[in-house]
Amino acid sequence: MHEHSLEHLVSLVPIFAKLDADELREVATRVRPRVHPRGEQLYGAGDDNPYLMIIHSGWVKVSRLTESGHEQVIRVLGVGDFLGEATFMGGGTADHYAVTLEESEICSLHRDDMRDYLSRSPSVAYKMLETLSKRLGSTEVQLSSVTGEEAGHRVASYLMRLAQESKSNRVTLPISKKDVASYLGMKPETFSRRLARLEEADVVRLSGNRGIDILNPHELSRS
Amino acid sequence: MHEHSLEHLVSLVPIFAKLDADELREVATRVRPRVHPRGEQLYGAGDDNPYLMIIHSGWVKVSRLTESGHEQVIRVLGVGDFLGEATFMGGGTADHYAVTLEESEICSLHRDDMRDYLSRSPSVAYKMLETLSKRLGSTEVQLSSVTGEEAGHRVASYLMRLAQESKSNRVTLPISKKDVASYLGMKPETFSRRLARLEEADVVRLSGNRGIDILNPHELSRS
DNA sequence: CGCTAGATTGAAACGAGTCAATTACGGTGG
DNA sequence: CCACCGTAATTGACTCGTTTCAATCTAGCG
Repeated sequence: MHEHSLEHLVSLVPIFAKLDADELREVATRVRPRVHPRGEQLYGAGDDNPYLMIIHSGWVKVSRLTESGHEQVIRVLGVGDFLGEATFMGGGTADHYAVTLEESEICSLHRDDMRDYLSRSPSVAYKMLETLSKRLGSTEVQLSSVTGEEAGHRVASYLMRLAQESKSNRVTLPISKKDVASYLGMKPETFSRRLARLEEADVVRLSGNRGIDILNPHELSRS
Repeated sequence: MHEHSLEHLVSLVPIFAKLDADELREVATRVRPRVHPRGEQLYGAGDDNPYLMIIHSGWVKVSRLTESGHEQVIRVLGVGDFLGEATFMGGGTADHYAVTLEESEICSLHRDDMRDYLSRSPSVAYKMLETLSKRLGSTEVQLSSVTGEEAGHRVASYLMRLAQESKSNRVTLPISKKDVASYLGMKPETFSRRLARLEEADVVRLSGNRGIDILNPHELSRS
């Protein structure tokens, strides 16, 4: 790994996007890139993970265990996203799990270094604020959706969001149906039944385990 | 309102706590303090609220309307908390409602000024990051609790949290039971029934509309 | 002191969860 | 490259908790 390519990688990370050349170079020297195999747990509840992790490729699933022991998927992070910020912002140990969904290249930055950049470079802090604010907003939407809408509606909204993001009527679930179900706050059986009902009504067609064709977007939006 | 008292007020706000005397003075000149009567809507969904609002006294309820039109209480903010950050971090208009629960003194700071402090004073950005990170964490806990635990358990957890915060077995609901129910992701009827069941089992005693005595904390924690 | 929104209680309906039994993938190793 | 294995997905029947609807009752603010 050469300095140059590392700097380039760092410059692609949203929270470091506004740094000047000198700053980029410095961040690059502190960063430890690593390739993690599919299914590796980056950290878990109770761990004292001292790193801010930045995803350069791949996907990471963030989940949490409820008191009664059920897994709740919180979000899926992709290229450019970071994780692990809670541990050094709030102190203490992690209260959630982070697992790679496929082979992923991830850069780790020690919390001491990160604190340093945060106090010296306002743009980094500002970008992080933007991201956390956005995450908070979407988690709040998620919360009110889970309590206020019934399962069928949550499934429909989710599919429409996927379609919008991919700008296509053919969508691919980013995670297993079991995990999507958890993310949407329902059991896998319920998710499966809702999809089956939509397919029965010719609103969607399931292709393979992850693919879904949206045949009738208008009807889907009325669910 | 004299400069001095305003500066003092500002120095009490967590996110400005680390500013030096000069900076405090400057923030104080930009801040507009105002007393809001009980029940006033500070802003609502669709509003372009250009201010970061900081609570000096009183309580503010933050809620959201689900697509199907039900109110979902997101959180209650008290002295030292701020609100309105989403509008200038993410841009666009608010997607939630903020209403005072009682007469409250609130300082407003224009988003342009706030951006200015954020880019010049890393400690302010850092404090905000800490707060947002904490909020995100508790919203995530809330989310997994709503999907993973049954209503009785959520009620018990909530009462124990209140007791812990007040360091006492006599707690007072910060909001109406209807709003607590919404916050806990259930209907008012369900909340009422769960409380009645706890009272029936001599675990708590209800006194008035807002007061609850916890008679048997141990049994409560086993719910 | 009266009005109105909030709170309580009952009965009934329904949606989602649970349990259980197959079936279908997908990743691994031969 | 294919067969195998384990996990994920599907489907059915049943249970149960929460919601819904409705009828009071109550407390607090004006």
